[in-house]
Amino acid sequence: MSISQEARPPLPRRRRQTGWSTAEEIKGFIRDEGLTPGDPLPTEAELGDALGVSRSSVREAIRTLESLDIVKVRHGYGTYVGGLSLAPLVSGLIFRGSLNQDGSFRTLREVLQVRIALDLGVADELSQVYRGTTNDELRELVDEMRRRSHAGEFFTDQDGEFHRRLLSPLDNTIVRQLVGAFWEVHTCVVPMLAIPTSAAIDDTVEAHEHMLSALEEGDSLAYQEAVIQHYAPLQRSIELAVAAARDAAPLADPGVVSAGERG
Amino acid sequence: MSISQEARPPLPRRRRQTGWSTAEEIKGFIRDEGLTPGDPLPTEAELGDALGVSRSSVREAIRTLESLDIVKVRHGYGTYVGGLSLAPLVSGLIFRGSLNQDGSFRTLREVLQVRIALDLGVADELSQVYRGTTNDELRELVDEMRRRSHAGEFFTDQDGEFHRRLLSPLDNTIVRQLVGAFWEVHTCVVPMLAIPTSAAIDDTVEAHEHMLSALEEGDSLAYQEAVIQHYAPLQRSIELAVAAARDAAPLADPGVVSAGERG
DNA sequence: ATCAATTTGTTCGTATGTATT
DNA sequence: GAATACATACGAACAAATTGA
Repeated sequence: MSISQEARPPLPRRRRQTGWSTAEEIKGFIRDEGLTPGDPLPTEAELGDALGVSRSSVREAIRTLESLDIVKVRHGYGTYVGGLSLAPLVSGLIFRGSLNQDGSFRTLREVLQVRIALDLGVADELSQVYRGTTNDELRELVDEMRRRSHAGEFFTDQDGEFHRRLLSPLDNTIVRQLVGAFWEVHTCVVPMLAIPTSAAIDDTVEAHEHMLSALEEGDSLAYQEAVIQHYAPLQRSIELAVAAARDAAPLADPGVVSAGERG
Repeated sequence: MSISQEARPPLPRRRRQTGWSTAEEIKGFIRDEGLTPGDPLPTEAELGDALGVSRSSVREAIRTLESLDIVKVRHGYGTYVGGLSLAPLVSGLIFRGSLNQDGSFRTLREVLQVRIALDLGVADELSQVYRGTTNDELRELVDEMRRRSHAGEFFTDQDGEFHRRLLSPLDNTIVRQLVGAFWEVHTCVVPMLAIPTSAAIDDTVEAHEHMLSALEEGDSLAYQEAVIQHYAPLQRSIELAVAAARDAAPLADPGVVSAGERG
């Protein structure tokens, strides 16, 4: 496999401004060849030859693109075009939430607000799509959540699957991925919260039922109310946790330490 | 500068599963040391010694973290904790939009829907904050936009500054950064659209005025209407462009080609 | 303004682990 | 199991950029 049909001239080894542009050139290659997720890329060595840079540089560029989910590397086999997902957003936000203790609460609160805004923002479109339909699979998920809730078990998987399926009719890929990304950040950070009461859990489960029913009736407003209701228990938990953290350590600000300089 | 006071034992050079974990260890270092954006990191060589990996591996890890805006590298000087921004989201979405022609329209349409949802989602909070205030700087920005609009000039900078300042009172960092990120993607992709009519431009400018006035009156609903009005001209342009693209190339779907195999 | 020191950027060669055939 | 193709990792050397004396 070669990068272009006629082997390019050896490329005068421009030793200038390589690093940044190598990743950019690989992106350009993907764009120019019209590759789509899953398509194979040339090997690192071929890429290096074609671009006129060493394998090390190619590797660093590939690392960059890999963390952006623009390429995907299969160890010992090859490199492929990645899924172009919002994975980098997730890892970045999770890292930010893990930076300091009250940062978790802050991140959680902010993520929650975004989730609510997005869920409300697609209310009209969703209620149009679902109007007059019946959705056994979604309702089964709610039933399973209800069952597990009564049995005192977790139902994270069912919750994620419910939200994913609920938005699946949307032809807005970014909204779907964004909601999924924030759901993921959410579930990664939420365990630091106090255990919710069983009443709060029940409310959450029933809110799912209400969301689904409202959509099947094509009632956008009722759906929006159900969304608010769905997030209400979590919102209360967060407010409690924030208040508790404030009470426990009111003077916990260490100030700025050694910022910005270097010897 | 050393990673920890007492130099760690040489670390048995585990030659296994390095790559991925090196970036993770550097993140852990940042977290454990309580570093904040702008703080200096040890040099690549020191990092390699402390982590027991080669400098090449450290560099690849740093490239990963750099693309996530977790670290920032200054050539010839040092490595620092990055801004933890949503820059990777921006570059990823722009690349996605650049992949194919109608992908631009699709991306633009989806980004627009997210922007609307987010702007509407913070209506209540914003109108509470702005209620009863006067904001000369924001109004001056609108005036400048109006002036440039009449002079037939662009006012991208003023538009971005207006939205940035408008949301600045929000204590939700993620929403602010998210809105900023999508504004950026938006302005990068929008030039592929047809030139809007001067009437549409005027409408957009006046919508800014309405948004500001509604907030100063604390009228969340009026603000939401102004937001809709603000995006309406763009939404029409996009629908036109999508329709035009459909008419021009109704059979432009090449289907799935060579997805996933290699050989 | 020049020079030296420090640090990142780039390259090459080589050895090793891993997945596919 | 063997062969092949490929990614992973290391280390040393040199280039380029930045800072400060």
